[in-house]
Amino acid sequence: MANATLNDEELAERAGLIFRTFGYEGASLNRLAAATGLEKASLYYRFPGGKDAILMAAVEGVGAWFEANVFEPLRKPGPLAHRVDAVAARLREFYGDGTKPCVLDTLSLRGAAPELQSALQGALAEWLKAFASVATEAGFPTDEAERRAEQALIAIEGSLILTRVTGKSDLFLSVLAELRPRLIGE
Amino acid sequence: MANATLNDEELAERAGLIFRTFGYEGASLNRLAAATGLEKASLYYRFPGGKDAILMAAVEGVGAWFEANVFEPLRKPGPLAHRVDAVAARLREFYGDGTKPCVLDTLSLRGAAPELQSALQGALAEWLKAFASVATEAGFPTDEAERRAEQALIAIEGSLILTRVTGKSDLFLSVLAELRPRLIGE
DNA sequence: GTCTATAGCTTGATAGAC
DNA sequence: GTCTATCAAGCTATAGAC
Repeated sequence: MANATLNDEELAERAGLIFRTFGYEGASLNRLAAATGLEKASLYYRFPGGKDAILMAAVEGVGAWFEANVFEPLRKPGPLAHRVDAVAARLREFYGDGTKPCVLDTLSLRGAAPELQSALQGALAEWLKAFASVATEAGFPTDEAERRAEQALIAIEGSLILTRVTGKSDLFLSVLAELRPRLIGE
Repeated sequence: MANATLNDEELAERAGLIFRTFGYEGASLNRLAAATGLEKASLYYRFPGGKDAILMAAVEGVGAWFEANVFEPLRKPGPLAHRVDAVAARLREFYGDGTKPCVLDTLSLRGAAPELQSALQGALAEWLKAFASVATEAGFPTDEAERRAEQALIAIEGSLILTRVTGKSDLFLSVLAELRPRLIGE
């Protein structure tokens, strides 16, 4: 990699990809060290709390990314359809066309700290709220808006799994393409 | 537990639940031993290939369960709607109302044998084909039938994730309740 | 056919040199 | 602030008693 030592943000981002890809138990310190270009002992210097601290930093990093690239853009003024399309494009990046798993999926398996579980729960709730707000703004009643938000998120998560198994991106990409009609009904 | 030594089928089934719950790297031999009531050395006697052999037996067991409880019932004669509803009921059991993860999800993370990946790929293809056949039988053209099969499976996998994170079963159960209209259009 | 005991390796984590 | 070297505990796997 040849990095002149990464800052905490970049560190957490690289670690996050390892956790997403291998899960909590599969994300060994050796893999984390290889992915960050630091030795294990250096990771402990940067994150004295060890593996769990790296994990929480990674999860917070993902949360910050979603706030900046999904939640905030969805709240901004401007044509609703444009906002949703722009967010779909950012999600496509985040998930690497469907090749990179979702934190909500990978890290919700048993084995990690219970502290993590509530963090994931909060992140999911926030995501659902952001999607539902968009549907509400599009004119749907509260119930229908929430239903649409749930269905949209279910489709994203489900298509990520099918894409991961088949190795073909088209299912995930077509779900993203249908995000706009799903949320705001065209 | 108090088992008078389990047969290979029961053994694979219990192991399968551990693999589904903890993932490949999280399914340690200690956990497998605890779940089966056998000591580690005994597991090696039953499955000389070790952990990977147990995994493959578990995956094959899941495959056999799906053949007997999903694919075959969907092919049987009788009212189409009844068949789909019956299968939805069996799926509800298999996934423990959404509390038990799907093999396609949990085991498709990196870390396991590449042999497994193609097994999962085949299982997914078979499942899609079974669902598409039902939609075709209901009168939908091939393209539409395949689309409906994909959307149904995406909804199942996605709702399992959301259910796992929130801890509430209702999303998964409502997806199952909508399986019939999704596949055969009411 | 199951057990106890243990080998050899990898894990998460620490000590101490630079 | 990063490194090498090392620890105890866990891992997969094997040997051998019964």
